[in-house]
Amino acid sequence: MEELASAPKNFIEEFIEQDIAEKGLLHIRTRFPPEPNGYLHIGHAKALFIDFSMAEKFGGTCNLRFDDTNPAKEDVEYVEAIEYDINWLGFQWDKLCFGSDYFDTCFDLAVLLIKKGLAYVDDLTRDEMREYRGTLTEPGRNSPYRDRSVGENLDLFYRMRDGEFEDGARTLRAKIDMASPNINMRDPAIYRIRHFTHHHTGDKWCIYPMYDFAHPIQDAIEGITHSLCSLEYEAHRPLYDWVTENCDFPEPLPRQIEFARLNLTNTVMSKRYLRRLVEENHVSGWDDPRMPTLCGLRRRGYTPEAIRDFLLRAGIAKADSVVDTAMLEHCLREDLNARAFRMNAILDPIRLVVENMGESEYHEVEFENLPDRPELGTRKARFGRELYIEREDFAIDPPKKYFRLKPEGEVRLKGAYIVRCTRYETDEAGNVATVYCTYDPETKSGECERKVKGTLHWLCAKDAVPAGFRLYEPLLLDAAEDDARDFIERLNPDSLKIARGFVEPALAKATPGERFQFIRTGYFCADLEHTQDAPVFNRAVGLKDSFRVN
RNA sequence: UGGGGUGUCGCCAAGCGGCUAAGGCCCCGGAUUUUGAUUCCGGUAUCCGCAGGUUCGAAUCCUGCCACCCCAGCCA
Repeated sequence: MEELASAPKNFIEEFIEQDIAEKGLLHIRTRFPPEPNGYLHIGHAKALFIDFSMAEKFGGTCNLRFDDTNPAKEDVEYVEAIEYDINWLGFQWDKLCFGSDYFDTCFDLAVLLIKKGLAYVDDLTRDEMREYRGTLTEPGRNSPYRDRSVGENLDLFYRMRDGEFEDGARTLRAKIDMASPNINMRDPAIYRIRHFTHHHTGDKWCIYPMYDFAHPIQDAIEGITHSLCSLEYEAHRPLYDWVTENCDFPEPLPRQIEFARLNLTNTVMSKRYLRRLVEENHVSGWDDPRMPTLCGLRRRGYTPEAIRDFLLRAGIAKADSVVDTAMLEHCLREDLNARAFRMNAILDPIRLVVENMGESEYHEVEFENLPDRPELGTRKARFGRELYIEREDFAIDPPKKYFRLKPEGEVRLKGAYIVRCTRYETDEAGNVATVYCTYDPETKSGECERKVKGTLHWLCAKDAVPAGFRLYEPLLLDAAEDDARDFIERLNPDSLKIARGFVEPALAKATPGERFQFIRTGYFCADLEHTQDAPVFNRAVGLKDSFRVN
């Protein structure tokens, strides 16, 4: 990642450098451990960006490990999608692993802890266990089953494994300290009974290790040197260390380092909320272009490069933060500005008739595909009597500093001629239907010294292809500081607008996923549903626009 | 009220006792422009949660306080 070299050093890099110096680490190994229970979103992208780029930065490797210790919540459905998204972002994992690959070792280590007198089988019910745990300010009490003999614990644990007990009947708990000020250390459950078919191990097991027990073991087995995760696991670090130490893993033990997760303005980032949006049909699916999921951003038109650049700029730190979506948009514009072909599309058309041209008179004009890179060629188009221009580019009664077309006014039609508005017609409703103008043959593009203030994009009616456009606004409206409403109440009713207009002929043949800049209207991406018969374009992001009507 | 964290410009974020507190986003000027885009110049914290203290000197060290986040799943 040469992109990381230019960034200032973050605290994780400093820790890793320190560990390399102090522990003599030869190979840095990280892991990205998603639970396969949903689609990846840009918050996950931050996590995996950190995991992969830290490894790469130090010449190490990063494993992809599906954290599948809870069969009730997970599904293979998501495994492939997650792999796809990671590759799409441009990262390659070293080993592909499943937490469930280590169930045998987890079991053996649980037995080891029992033998060491560091784990016991508890018969307390869920409610009793909560009661015994104490509260934030009061210490917990020991379970009456805490002092069972090693033999009895072993016998019970084997029988748990063999399916003798119902779900919830017993748990295996680490014997640590019920009076610990850190609640996570008050004899946490490390194994629970769950008669459930696992998507990876089938019916081999009916007991499954808890995250707090399984994760450090998985890390240690894979030789992970740095286990990077988000802030909420900070209080679990003592338990993480307790497990690796008491399970007798050799040095160097993996080190857990926590960072703040990503939040973006005007959207939600938790799987729970995103799932609601999908299930309650507020969006069309996980890949709705308004979603912060990677599949959604992809469909919207985001490039992996823009997302990585954004993550780099947003930085890595421990302070809770909400990054302005404007930063994400900026990164996309910057990327697409450098490579998206400039094309013509009219989102909301009105007719423009060039009165001093004949019905079948056409002039050939030329457009650059990408002005800064002439080597990428040009396209030809026809300029004729009947054209389309953008409805908002004509005003009967223009505001101050309106550079567009107005009665008696002049503008250049980009790539063609300067035209002067002569008159206009409205329909019954009073809306402008047709604008009339005359063109000045002496002002052909590239052969004319005369300047006018405004330049409009246009399409030749004869050649224009009907197309649909999806224009997006933020999914959520801003919340007031004391806004206690459910986030659904803050959904932006105008987050999606459909427009029907025209595009130039070449765009009908665009392939879904292809991105363009539509001159003066923004960056667009041919949608999944785009076909030659029904071209559909999603606006990824608009152009910056300093024109404002006051 | 227990434990663990965090507080530097509207939003991110550098800064690790010593030049006038990086940079990016946003915003505002101005130049160039056949995209009101791009590009290009220029501007925007005498101040670092607050209050004391140490020091020749502190955002950086110490003390106290305040605010916010996380933890009481047999979720991850």
